[in-house]
Amino acid sequence: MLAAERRDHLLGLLTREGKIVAKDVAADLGISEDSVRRDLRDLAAEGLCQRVYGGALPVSPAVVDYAARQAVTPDGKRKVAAVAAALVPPGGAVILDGGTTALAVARALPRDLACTVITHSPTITAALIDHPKAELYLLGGRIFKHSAVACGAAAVEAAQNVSADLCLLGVTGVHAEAGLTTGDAEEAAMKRALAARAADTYVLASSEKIGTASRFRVLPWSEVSGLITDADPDHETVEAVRALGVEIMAAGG
Amino acid sequence: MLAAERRDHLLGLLTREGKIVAKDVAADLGISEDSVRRDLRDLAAEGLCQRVYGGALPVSPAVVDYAARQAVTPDGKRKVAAVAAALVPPGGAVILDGGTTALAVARALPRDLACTVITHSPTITAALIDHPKAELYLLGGRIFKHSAVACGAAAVEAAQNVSADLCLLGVTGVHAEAGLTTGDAEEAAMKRALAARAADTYVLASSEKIGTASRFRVLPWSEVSGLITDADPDHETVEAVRALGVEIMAAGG
DNA sequence: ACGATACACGCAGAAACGTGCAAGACCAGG
DNA sequence: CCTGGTCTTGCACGTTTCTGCGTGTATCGT
Repeated sequence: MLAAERRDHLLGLLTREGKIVAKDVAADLGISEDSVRRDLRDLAAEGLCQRVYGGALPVSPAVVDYAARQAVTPDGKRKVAAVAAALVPPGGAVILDGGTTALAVARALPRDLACTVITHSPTITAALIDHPKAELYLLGGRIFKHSAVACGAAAVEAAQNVSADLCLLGVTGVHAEAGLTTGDAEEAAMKRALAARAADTYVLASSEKIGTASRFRVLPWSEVSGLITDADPDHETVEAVRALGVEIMAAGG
Repeated sequence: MLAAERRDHLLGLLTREGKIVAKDVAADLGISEDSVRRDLRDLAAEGLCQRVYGGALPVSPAVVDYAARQAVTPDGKRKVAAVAAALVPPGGAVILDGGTTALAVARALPRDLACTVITHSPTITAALIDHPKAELYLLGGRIFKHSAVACGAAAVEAAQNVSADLCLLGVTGVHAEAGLTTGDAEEAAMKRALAARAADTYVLASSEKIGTASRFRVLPWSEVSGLITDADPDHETVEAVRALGVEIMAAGG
């Protein structure tokens, strides 16, 4: 049995039965209680369960099913997403970019959070259809298949008609000198248009993006309020970006 | 065994069993674990699987049950969808409504068919992202959650900027006197706007819709070119509709 | 307060990992 | 048919990660 699989199993148990007894699970799976405890400790550290004496409980009854769903997204992205989701104020409006990290943010939005999500990603829209309180606004246009988002003139134009408190932007490269970059010019323009419609722009960058640059510039650092990353806060690039006046939000790297 | 073949095998395993254990696969195929790991690394780099210690997991649980979900598409809808998909001419543009039947149409589009699909449904867009040759155009707007499509003024306005050869419309009720109906006024207006932008409008109606009517009128029969249904061609309503000059396309009921 | 249970920590063996390297397969051009 | 180049594959190596056990500590129920 794979370690990751075991973690999923634990989250599954949590949603189905509402609790986990370390001893029982260890006996069921034929592994040591230590392993179960270790897993539970990790999950608790990520906010996916609440550790109690003898086992674990769901962190809150409402979040159980989304926790299970997001269990498969890579660790780094999930951590970044959790921090980003916490930035969305109740009743506020957030512009959410496309990409897997942004998708993780969508999944990390608390089920009891009433907010408006504006996005050009059909994938993210689909993921939030089930969200009980989120109001969704989809920016249409020609779909750029590589990243599964709406791009082009029509999409940029649609973006001009919205405003938000916050823009959460995913990028391909995060580099001190090059700024934020991505691999497609249309996409870069779209991201720029989105960022321009929000009071604050925060960048989602799991650690593998740090220190890399792609062909097309999205934004200079002056336009960015903060960087959310699970990379080491002492990383050269992170330090440099901080020196440029960008708030660094560490996601427990 | 060819490398590409091996990759397919891995992806197959992933969807069938939901996980891959590198060691087991290596033993099964009689190759080294290194090769398996290399393949998994490549697949992960392409976003086709998620690498975990000991093997790999599907990128998202949704991928696993995708096949299962598709299998549960009721027979009727699938037949209707197949007939509808065959109406899309190579190189042509089709406006695709939202709803489960339309989703089935999207899935039924041949992979080698180059066409433009215009839709206000993020779900359908997401389903067609993988389609190798389909050009996608998404109509944005406020998302009406009940049916997961963009509705409202912005969406209708966006629809004014497109034209297509064909509009495939899903409805809730198909009735000889009441015409085509659905349960929400905004949605009805949106469907009307879509139908107005296409040269021909065909209605997708699996048999359970025939003879029923909902609260809001979408279109009168005069605006409809054809009705695609798996219902009995001798059904009273079908006969009546045919008498109104609407082409009936039987989907092998 | 006390025994029982659960816990965290450290350790060591085992398993899985990435990388560099060399042998072989494959392909294209002469 | 040969030759040079590229790509793939398996192996060896050092490294990282996981797992189970022992130990001592904290927490629970009585």
